[in-house]
Amino acid sequence: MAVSRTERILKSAEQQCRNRGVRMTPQRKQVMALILEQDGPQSAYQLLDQFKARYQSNAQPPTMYRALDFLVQQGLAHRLSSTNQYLACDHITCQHGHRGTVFLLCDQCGGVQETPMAGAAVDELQQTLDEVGFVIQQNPLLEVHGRCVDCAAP
Amino acid sequence: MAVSRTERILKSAEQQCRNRGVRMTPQRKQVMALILEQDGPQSAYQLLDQFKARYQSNAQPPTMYRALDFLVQQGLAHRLSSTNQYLACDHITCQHGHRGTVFLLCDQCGGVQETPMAGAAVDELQQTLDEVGFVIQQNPLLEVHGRCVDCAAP
DNA sequence: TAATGAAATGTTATAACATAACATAAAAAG
DNA sequence: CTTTTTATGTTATGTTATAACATTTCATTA
Repeated sequence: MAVSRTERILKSAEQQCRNRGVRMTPQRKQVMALILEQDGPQSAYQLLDQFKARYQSNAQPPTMYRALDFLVQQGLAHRLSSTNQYLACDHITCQHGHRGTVFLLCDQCGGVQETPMAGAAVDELQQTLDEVGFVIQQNPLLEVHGRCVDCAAP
Repeated sequence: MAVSRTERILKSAEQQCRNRGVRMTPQRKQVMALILEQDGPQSAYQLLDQFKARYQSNAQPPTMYRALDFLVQQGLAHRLSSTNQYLACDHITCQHGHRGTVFLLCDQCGGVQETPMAGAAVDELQQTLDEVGFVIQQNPLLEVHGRCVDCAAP
């Protein structure tokens, strides 16, 4: 293919940022490129090591955390709080805005599968929130631990 | 009341452990008592400080983490991975086994509300898991951040 | 286009969270 | 009782994350 997946998604991400009036700086773009090319979720320090090797050898932790925070805020990346890891959003380029996300985290191989939260589940949750008057700031993200189909099999 | 809430729940927790053939040691019981008396979720180090003040002045981090891990494993406590905090399970004494739990975490006051995940949501999730062959190890726990009704109001 | 203010980045230091590894003690099983 | 397992004590260190302040870059507008 003429245009790589990374390049294509980066373009889309840049466009989204432009539309929202936020800045996709070169550094943020580099970090975005980095997480797009990962096989699975990575810790901030793993990403920092790669960032240093590839872009900026003297980079420090705040650099990585700032970029990751930005990307998470913009919905371009996710943070898995149960494992302290980051990964690119798998649905950046699809248009239907997911109102909730489920991550299936395999504790054996470390793999992750991202699926949209089913509609009724989100509706039920919203109803619960309404009942108690709780106002959410971000779409809910459910982290489910277990074994993926390959690792669960004998 | 003659018997405090803490004592009552502690008894119930001991019984549950006995039934499962696991040991509710004095130390674990002390930690359980501690988290039962907290107003909101606490970090392991906050609990350790209280534990040292109250039970054992020379206790070290592994002591607290081991006890907390045990309590979480037994379903007597929960770990909020998005905030690195622990709290007693709010439904220890009710019999209907919850298949999923939702925590509403107020980012302003730090308060937490624990509610059972609605049935349809759990069913939907299970269906997703079945479709991809994912096998879970523990009941799902959803951490939703936002503002509670008091903090959201003007 | 120079001055200004806001946003981002650089840099140092340290705080906060968590566990490895090994020694000792207590309890259960044989 | 003696062996094995489980729990606890203890030291050290690994891992994750952010505070605080300096500097630079960018956008705005005087």
